Amino acid sequence: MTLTFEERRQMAQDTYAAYLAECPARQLLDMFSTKWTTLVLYQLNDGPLRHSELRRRIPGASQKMITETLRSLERDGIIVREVKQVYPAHVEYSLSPLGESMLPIFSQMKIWAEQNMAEVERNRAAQAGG
Amino acid sequence: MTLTFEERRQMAQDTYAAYLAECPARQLLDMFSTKWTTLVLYQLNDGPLRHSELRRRIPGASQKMITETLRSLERDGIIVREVKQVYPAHVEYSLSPLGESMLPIFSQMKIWAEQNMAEVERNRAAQAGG
DNA sequence: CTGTATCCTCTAAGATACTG
DNA sequence: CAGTATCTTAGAGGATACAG
Repeated sequence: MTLTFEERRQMAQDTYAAYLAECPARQLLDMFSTKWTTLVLYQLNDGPLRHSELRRRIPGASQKMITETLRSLERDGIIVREVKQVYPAHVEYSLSPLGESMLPIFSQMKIWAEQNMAEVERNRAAQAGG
Repeated sequence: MTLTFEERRQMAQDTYAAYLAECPARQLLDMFSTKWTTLVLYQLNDGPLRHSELRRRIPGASQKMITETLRSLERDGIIVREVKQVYPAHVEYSLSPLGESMLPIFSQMKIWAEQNMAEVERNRAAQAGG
């Protein structure tokens, strides 16, 4: 039987999607690409923080997103959730060793961004102007 | 006048959104977070490529997304678009120096991913199992 | 305080058709 | 070959109310 170009392309897509799903770098990108992951990790870099403190430090995030981000990072073993049995009881989140091993990636991205995003901005502006 | 907590939080969100919009690292993350940016850059790392060649190498991407990604990267000055005036005429895309300066970030992410994503996977699986 | 649950919106991305 | 235009869809994220 004959397949149309689009049918063949669809098959390629499916195969490729499966391949992508297994690509470690792609998975890492997916972790980063959720809006609040990096901000939460960045805050936890300073030390353990409570849910409420995270909300205060990341006022742009809704409670839902804080919770979802924390759950996701916890599932991945990037952060550790610990219930402090003091009065009043509270919950603390901190980086796991695995989480700490990600920090150099952030610094490198930060450095590149600080050195080069201005040029990117200029390029964008230049396009807009003419 | 008195503001409710949510009103104050909304103001904080707006302020924070403005702050975030100016954060270079956040802008870089936004560039990476579109689905195809890194894949296109990764392909161009090997040398200049034509539109059709990019489609072949990234079969998961629709033509629209290839075009949009290329336009976006071109606007930012990350890649260069060049019309080759030979017969038959075609278009070539290549990394600019600015684009090449991003490559170390990719390698570092790739290395971390290859070394650690398996553990992340195990952590996820452990949660699912019990 | 630390969350869950629900509903809603908005946008990235896909499907499809068409053009120089 | 190298695109543009339009319609549709899936899912991330926000608003809000409620619960242990």
